[in-house]
Amino acid sequence: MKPKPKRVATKKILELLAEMYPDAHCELDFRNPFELLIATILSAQSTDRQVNIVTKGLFERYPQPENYIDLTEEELAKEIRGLGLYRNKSRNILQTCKILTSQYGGRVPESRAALEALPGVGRKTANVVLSNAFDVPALAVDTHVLRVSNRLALADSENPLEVEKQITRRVPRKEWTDTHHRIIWHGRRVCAARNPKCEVCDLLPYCWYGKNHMEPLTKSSHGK
DNA sequence: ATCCCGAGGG
DNA sequence: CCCTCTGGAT
Repeated sequence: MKPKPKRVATKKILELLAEMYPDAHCELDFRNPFELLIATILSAQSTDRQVNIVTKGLFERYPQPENYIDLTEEELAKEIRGLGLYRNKSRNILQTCKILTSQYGGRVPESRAALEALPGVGRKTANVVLSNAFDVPALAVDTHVLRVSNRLALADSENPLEVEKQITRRVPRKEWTDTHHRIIWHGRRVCAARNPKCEVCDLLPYCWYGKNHMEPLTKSSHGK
């Protein structure tokens, strides 16, 4: 027997998120689909802040896929050394740029299948590019969305694809992209992985995790 | 399941 | 010190 799904005030949570973060948007710096693709590949296990520092110089020197294909892995790695996983990312970006140049005329393809076939591009990165560069509704599930949606009980899974299905099932298609950004903003500003600021969170009355997280604190501070 | 992996924060 | 950051490939 599966446990009964928790009853969640989905609509209320989504309304509050929209009020709390009316200007939520992608915080990676980019000027075109190619730059967004590279920035998103670079963003794995790295802060957007650090990615923006690295891409500022990178895109100045190498604005197009054609500018990368003659670089060695070591040369590109040196450009992105300020980021974690830089060797994998260097190899993947070089391969991706070669494919973009040889198969797509230096353009970023707009189909999910073509994007996910690029080295270093999985479902999350494809969703980010589709939604932010091509206005295709998509809900990318990254570390923030995974954590926050589970805490709010908007989802109940540690599997990103499963979480994506659960959230998109609850949210109108036109709201997918904005919802993605609002959840990320909330994850960064309030619902942090380590020290979530439940005490100042407007979602606390509707948050499954927050209620169970705050209680031990209030008990111990009262309890002696 | 494991590897990759620097910078920033607590 | 340890944990986390818009993951993906093997």
